[in-house]
Amino acid sequence: MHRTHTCGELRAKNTNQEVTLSGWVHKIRNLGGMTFIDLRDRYGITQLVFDTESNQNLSEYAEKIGREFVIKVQGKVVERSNKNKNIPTGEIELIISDIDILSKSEIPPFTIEDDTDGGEELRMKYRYLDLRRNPVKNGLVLRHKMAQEIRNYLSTKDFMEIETPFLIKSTPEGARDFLVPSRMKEGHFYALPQSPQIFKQLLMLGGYDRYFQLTKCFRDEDFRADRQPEFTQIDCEMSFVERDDILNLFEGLAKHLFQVIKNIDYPDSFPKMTYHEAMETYGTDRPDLRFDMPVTNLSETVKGNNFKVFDGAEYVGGICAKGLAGYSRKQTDKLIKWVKRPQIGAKGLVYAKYNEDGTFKSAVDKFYSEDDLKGWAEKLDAKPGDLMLLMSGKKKDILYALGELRLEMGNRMELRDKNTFAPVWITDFPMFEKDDETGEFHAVHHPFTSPKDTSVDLSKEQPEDIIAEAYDLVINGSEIGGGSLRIHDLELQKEVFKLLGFTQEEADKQFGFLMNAFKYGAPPHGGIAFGFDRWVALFNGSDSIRDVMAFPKNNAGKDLMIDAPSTIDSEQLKDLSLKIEPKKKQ
RNA sequence: GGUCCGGUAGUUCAGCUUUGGUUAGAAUGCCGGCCUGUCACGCCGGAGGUCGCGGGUUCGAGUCCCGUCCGGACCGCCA
Repeated sequence: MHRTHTCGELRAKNTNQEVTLSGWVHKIRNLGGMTFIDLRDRYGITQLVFDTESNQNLSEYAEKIGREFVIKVQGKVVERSNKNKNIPTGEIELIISDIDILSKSEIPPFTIEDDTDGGEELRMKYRYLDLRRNPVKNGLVLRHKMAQEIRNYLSTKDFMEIETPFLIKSTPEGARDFLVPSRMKEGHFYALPQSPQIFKQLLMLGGYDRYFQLTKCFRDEDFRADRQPEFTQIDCEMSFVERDDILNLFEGLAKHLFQVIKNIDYPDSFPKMTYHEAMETYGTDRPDLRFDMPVTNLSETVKGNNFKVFDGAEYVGGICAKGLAGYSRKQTDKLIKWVKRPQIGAKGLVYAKYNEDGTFKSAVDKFYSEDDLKGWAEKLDAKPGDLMLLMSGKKKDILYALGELRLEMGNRMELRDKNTFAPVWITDFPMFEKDDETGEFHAVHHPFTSPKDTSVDLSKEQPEDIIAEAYDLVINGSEIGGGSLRIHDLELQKEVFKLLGFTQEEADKQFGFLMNAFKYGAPPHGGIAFGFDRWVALFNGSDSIRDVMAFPKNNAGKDLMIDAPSTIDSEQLKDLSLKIEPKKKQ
């Protein structure tokens, strides 16, 4: 007989029923005269009881069972004398009358517990064991629920889910492509999509005015905790819309997910902030708005006191850490060391304490009077008891460093609660960014992004001054999604390619099909793509998107379980007309 | 391409500049024994180590130095 119930199902109302359960042996507690076994499956844990005296044979058989054996048991549901309030099935247990070992198990290399003793590497290598643990399972359950809600929500808004190809053409812009050699055509390659960008635009040309897709994207770049070589995107595109139509609709999606997944209501619109404002105020284009602590420009305030570090700097900025005037010398020294790390790269940090009694104490008392420091405090909105932190140097570098310091202080002051969510739309990104080394321009978003002012004469403007109709959704300092209105005018698209350094021939070769399509009636369109893994990780309270992927890769792009990537044999290489020539080491 | 951190029982870690020195510890897991109400069961006993690998310094290296491999975090990169 097959199982009649799952391991998470039985309650007091099932008392006296004869049932059959199947699952994994989670834990064995042998008390001598009796043995308890926790039987586990995807749905929960049910306690089994063996009475040694009343059933000798069965108990001897049960002795052979070890952790993670797969067994099938029959027995009667009884109410427990000692109930366990910590688990849903804790009111009952199963008195076993028959047992079957379906599959044995070796001792697993780590414990299958919520709080496992296994390290990251080991759990990746034995991911199929890790998947049995609640934290991983819960992440995947959440992922499934969110995917379902996204599909439901967008479907009710007339979006169609349409698949686009994985074997496409390599393009020079953007991230490095993963390449797939073609066997049929020697020396030719497919590329895996970094995003379905061009296809979704062509779907708009095809008249499917509301499209979405939960799809894998591939980027051959180095990885991070929140970046994998393959990841899932919620890719969306709409026709006959303006920017705010898109923002409103997808704000609706975000609110729907907040509502059904996290049980949070957002009655107000999400705040909007321009890219410029975000950079000036938070030192980043993805500010964490769970706490305030803005970066303030103090260049005018602090100069002219013969303090060379400030006087000679392009920019001086500061933040105010509320209530931290009591920081010890040791603590401020630690902060200075922190900003000097190569990741931040600051030369130093000037602190000024606004003491509770209204006096000031700073690292630069030699140069600044109490009145001067009071002026700083006014600018920074510091009150007695607060700690002011200042840095100086090149504006770009200092804004970045202060932005990082702000996050670090937020961590130290425990202002970044995982159950609080602060969404914000960042808008008005620049179209182009200059490469410091080559002096060439590249698209900040992508080359199909429309300028905010579509009548702009690109040849007459400073490229870095042109604003794009591009936007990001940022939640808690994490870039959850980004999109733009697209160019749907052939001439404008040609201009942009030209500005990006494409010759006419190159543009035709790479994107000719798109520009050709624009000749046949292109609707105005735009869209957005969300990092699905990141969004799930955010809602799951995870720092890493690996926690919400069933089979993730490590930070070298390696799958530790299947040991990929791997070499291939010479026959395969021959088929593909490929030859491996090892890189020469310098 | 670069920076930083780590690699020591099955596992997670301590030990490493508090002195380089006889037999490398803990917890947990595992094995055996006892135990009839456990649910982190308890008690008693036991097994378990090429200190990632290679080289160097030294009378002597887990410990110091160099190289290398592996893992993690980050910078560059990620239209």
